[in-house]
Amino acid sequence: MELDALDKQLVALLQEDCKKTTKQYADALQLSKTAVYERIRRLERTGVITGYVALLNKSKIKRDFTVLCHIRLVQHTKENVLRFEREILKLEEVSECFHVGGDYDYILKINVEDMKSYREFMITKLTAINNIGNTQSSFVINEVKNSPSVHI
Amino acid sequence: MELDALDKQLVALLQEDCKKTTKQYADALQLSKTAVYERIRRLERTGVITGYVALLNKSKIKRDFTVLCHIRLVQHTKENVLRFEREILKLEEVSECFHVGGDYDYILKINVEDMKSYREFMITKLTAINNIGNTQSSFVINEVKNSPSVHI
DNA sequence: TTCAAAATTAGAACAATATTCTAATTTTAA
DNA sequence: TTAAAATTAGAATATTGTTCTAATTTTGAA
Repeated sequence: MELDALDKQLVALLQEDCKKTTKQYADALQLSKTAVYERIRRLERTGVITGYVALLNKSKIKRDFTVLCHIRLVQHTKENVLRFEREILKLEEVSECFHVGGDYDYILKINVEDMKSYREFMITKLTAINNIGNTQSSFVINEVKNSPSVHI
Repeated sequence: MELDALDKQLVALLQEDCKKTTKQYADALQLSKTAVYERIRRLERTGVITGYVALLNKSKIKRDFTVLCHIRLVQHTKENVLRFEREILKLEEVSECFHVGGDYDYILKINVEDMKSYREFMITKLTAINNIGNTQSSFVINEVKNSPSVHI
């Protein structure tokens, strides 16, 4: 699917705030609300927009201790890789997990309440997973930018 | 603000999908729609919920080349740190940027179209920033998990 | 370039949902 | 134990989403 300039503007607006009324987007794009309504439906139907979610203030829910954890596996067989990823998906503390090239195999973003609960998480959940070689935890001092949206 | 069990359930639902009707959340929580409506308003007013956004399929908009870039600064004076962060905030390719402790000073998540555009980004934008010592790019082979939501 | 088919759009009509209101119930704290 | 405050349910209303029809624009083949 090809996105024209209006689609891109619309998607940018929806990435900022998806709870405005159709009329508000219509005014911003100088279109009728039907036009905007149909464009949004098409973006959803074609899979450009995958969903709509609420964003939380992590400090208000006691999850503002963030760690970027680098992991090296011992063995890199297909089986081991798939099993590791399956285990990671079960861990609710892990909000992001990327298989990467370079010095380490995986980089994870972990959100917990504090250092104490991070230690608990490491001991009882993360390093309990088989085949983990070693880990390196980078503790977040400051979130300069943390947005789920991407430029379009 | 204290969140009771119903608030937590509600927030969990809103992090999955914020576009259901009040009645749908009400049914899930076994409450009236007014009760749910007021709870959501309170979560917004007290800053637990910071906003509502659309999520995109990055491959559909040609931004599915993801790199986690590690950066070391030359000098760590307050001025240099603040200037660096100010420059990073201007770069639309950077969706996340964390100041971390450990081997490197910053870890960035960068979303572009392909390797070619990543090279272009590095040369013309990133390393154009003053005071960057060295960088290490970890190219994402697979997104195991990538969610803006946090467990509650 | 021309023209017919397909897609998109505007505006009106309608349906569904959000929002407000009142009263009842529950919770809180003295 | 009890009065004040907060929360809730259900009804009434306002707003917005959705559908419909016709007009306009875009697209692609001749």
